[in-house]
Amino acid sequence: MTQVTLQQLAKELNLSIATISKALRDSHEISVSTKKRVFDRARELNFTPNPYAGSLRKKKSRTIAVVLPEVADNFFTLAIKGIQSVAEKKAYHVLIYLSHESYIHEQHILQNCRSGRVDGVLLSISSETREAGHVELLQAHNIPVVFFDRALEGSRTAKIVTNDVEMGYMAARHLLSKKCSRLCFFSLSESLPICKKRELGFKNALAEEGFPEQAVYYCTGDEEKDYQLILELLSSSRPPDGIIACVERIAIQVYLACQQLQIRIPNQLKMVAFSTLETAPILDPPLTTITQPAFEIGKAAAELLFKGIEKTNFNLENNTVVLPSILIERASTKVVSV
Amino acid sequence: MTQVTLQQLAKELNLSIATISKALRDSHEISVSTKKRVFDRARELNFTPNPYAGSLRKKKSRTIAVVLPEVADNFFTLAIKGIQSVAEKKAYHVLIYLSHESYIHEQHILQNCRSGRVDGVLLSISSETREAGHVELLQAHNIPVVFFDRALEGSRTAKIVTNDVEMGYMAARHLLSKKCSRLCFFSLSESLPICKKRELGFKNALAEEGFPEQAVYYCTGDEEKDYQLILELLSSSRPPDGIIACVERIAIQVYLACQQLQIRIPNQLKMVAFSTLETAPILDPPLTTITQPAFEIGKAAAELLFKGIEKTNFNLENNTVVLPSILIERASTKVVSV
DNA sequence: CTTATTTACGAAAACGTTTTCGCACAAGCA
DNA sequence: TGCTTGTGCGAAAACGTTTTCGTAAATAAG
Repeated sequence: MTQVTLQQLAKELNLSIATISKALRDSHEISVSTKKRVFDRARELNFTPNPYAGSLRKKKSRTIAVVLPEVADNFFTLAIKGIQSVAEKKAYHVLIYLSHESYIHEQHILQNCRSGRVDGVLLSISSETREAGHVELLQAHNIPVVFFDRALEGSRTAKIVTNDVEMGYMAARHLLSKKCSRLCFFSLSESLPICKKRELGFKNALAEEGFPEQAVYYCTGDEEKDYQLILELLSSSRPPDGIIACVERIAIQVYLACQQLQIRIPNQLKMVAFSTLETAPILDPPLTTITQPAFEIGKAAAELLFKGIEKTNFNLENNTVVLPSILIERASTKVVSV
Repeated sequence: MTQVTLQQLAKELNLSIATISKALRDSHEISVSTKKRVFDRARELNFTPNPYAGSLRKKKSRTIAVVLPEVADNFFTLAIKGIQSVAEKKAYHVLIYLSHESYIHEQHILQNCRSGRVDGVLLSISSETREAGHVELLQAHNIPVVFFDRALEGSRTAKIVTNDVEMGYMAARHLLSKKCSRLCFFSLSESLPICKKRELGFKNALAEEGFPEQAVYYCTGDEEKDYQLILELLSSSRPPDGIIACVERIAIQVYLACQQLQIRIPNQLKMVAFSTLETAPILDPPLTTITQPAFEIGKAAAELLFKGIEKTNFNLENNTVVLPSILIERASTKVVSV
């Protein structure tokens, strides 16, 4: 059995292709009786219209692309879920692309998106991305782009982000309020806006309290090296007593390092992590987290993108939405009486 | 700026559309000099061929669909990563669809896949799925299907699975060797093959040792109800002293319930879970897991699917690959001296 | 009974490719 | 010179839709 087409239906029913097409779309031009004939036969033959033929003609693909640096990450999977929830309602299809934290990869992916394959793009940039050229080219092709979470600064389109500066500040103040005096911020990238912002909040809090030294460490992306870096720091002569992990992955590595070095949390070291880990409450010890509204960020981004796709006069620029994160205090930052 | 087409290139260069097309595909029919002219101009104009026009003509979409019940799950995200790793090499595009554990949803998704939108489908069935009608229809349309992890029994196509019966057996034996005497198996579904198999292994182990009672509980899918079910069981007069969690989600819920009920693991209750949780080693206590080769399963499934797509004479049937899981022993099943 | 209007349908162009075939011209061979 | 072979390109069909426009018959309006 091969694909059944309008042509075949037309031949079978002694009607023209145009009539079949219109009948299936329930056009008023076609009489009720013929519509019924067509519907019935189409159902019998399990007719499923070729989407690409339609896309070609209508210049609409009913497909969006989601471009993200990594999929094995709780934040991104929740965001995908949020995106899917609205794509399903709109009957859109979702292509997933991974940049693997590489700018080159990201460029190629966006380049491909310019072909008419997708009607819009949801983008969370790689940690290497510093320029907006590739997204501007996309926009020049009239393909709307919405950033989610990891947005590019100075790019003229919508962004759905969370209150990173504020939460970086809160994380630091939280640790300070728990009597930490040697804070350390573990970042992913020097350039990535979300990291920079969280770091900025961290620094602001320290500056307020007159702390001169601001220990910020940047991970390399290489899991093994990052782990070594953490081990070295924690076993140095003057280790931190409070750590902020900018992303989930780092939090897990710090926990593992503490396990290996037999450093007790929260006694010797307190920790708060930017993370949506669902296992945070059952870790040893339960981890204080800055939890982002991941699902909602994905959902809001998709909703905005569809507005941009459906209403041609809708201007995505200046549509920055900030969905607040929350600090959930758990045992990893508990004050322990000595 | 709008989409640039072969037509425009042809006009600019005073060549025919056919020549442009062939030149870009580096055909031997075209002279080296013209090819260069075409290449250069195409690059200048940032020509990106419309994929749907090509798909329509060639009846190939270079796109596959991945259909899975849930995305917020470590196993599935790792599997997606494995799938992507081979799709990227083959320059294929990946559409993601979620069935939300619903058979109806799954049916609609597969129905849509028959339209020519995709060249092949990777499927991990919903917990409600019991019949293969929808996948047979797909195959009848010459669209190859490969199951991964959650395969449908009696379906005539390739499956990439893990050794579920064996690991169910090992999980039970492991708990028995740790002096547990009241085992309990928490399953997701009575019909889902992977659950049935794990359960079978569990029962086999118990039968071997002459245990008459075989406590198996089925979760409803409703998180809240499941949690209540677990709470009731654990606070009953005769609670289990060893639990096997068939899926990751249940394991987390049991940990949370134990936290609430102040049940100490492994002292009062030991536990092993089928899971690829990367936080398993830092849970309280570290969780003994049956860890599936999630990435490899996704990768192998994709590789097999591409064989089915590319070689028309390749028969996917009877291509069942079993990638073994491993039991990683951690503190949640440690024997504690009283 | 003529003239407008409506109803129900078909012809054909269009979307942007790929591919088959044909053709003109040049080059090689006897 | 006549014949074959090869080279480089173009015309046109095809993929399966959607949509515009035209038109014949039926109905309504005058």
